[in-house]
Amino acid sequence: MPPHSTGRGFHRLEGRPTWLVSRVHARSSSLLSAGFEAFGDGLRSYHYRLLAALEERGPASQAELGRMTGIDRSDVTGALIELESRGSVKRAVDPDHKRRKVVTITPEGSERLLQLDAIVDHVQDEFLAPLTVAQRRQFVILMSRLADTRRSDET
Amino acid sequence: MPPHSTGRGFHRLEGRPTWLVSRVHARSSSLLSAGFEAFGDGLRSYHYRLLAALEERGPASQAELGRMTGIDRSDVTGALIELESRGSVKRAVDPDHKRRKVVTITPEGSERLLQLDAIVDHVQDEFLAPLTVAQRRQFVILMSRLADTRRSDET
DNA sequence: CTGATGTCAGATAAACTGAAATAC
DNA sequence: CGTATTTCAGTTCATCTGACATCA
Repeated sequence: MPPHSTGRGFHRLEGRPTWLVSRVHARSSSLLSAGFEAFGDGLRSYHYRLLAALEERGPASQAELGRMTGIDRSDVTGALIELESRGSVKRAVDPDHKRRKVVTITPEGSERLLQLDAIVDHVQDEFLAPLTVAQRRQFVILMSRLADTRRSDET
Repeated sequence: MPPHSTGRGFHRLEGRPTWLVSRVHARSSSLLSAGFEAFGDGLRSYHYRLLAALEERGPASQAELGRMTGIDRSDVTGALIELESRGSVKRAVDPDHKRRKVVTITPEGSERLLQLDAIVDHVQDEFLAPLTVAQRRQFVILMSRLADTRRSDET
């Protein structure tokens, strides 16, 4: 079996990384959306990601937030408007660059984030339940490596 | 730090399994759909999964195919109609249970599957490139464990 | 002018929901 | 009748595209 290729030593579906990724993602995101649905008060993963980025990295423009969270800038707008209407963030025109808006998390937003953190923590425990502690560490290492890869070489 | 919980010893986004899963899935499925787009002749992952299940497990009803592949019955129908119109599968009423249709892969379908296999293999190599061979094995083990878990305990 | 930004309107793929028709 | 299968119509969520006005 050539070492550079995946070969066909296993079933096309069960053993296939792409299939596995999509199955695992399905489980993860169904757990996650069930959690948000039940306790998220109408908020979903976009809102969580944005609040998390704001809390950890401080105020940022909407375009920056999009880059940090992997959310398209057109979608960032809508999610932030929703968050602003709940008082979780403030948006203000940057006095230095009037074309850009600086988004800040409010105390209410930080509190809401803690609530969402609890949801995500709980979901995560459920999600990782099949793995041992050592395996969970391995999992994070492997997935980080797979996630970080740049896709810059496509002409 | 409580051993049963994930705690908050890392960033909310980067180190989080659910976030990692969604990032990795995004990369995997964008590679995959780029591959299908370029060489898949209009077919996509649904078609691949169905053909793969048929080739490996033999003829099956549409409902069975749905269960094997994780595709909803209502979506199975459409994808099979597409495959039938290309001559990749045949659908015939089961003489024993007339309400059900038995789906069979045709020689043309097997050939098409090989072509799609090549796409998936190539995408997979690209996807797994950041990992060593040992890590790839670990990856499949961990992901299989996470994918297999039943979600039966939700009342 | 170029280029980054925020916004809107719409498209897409994957998955799911609900209901009907069929037939066991 | 109840249940499983196939089918259709429509919906949701996350993502992405294209266009446009603003303004450094």
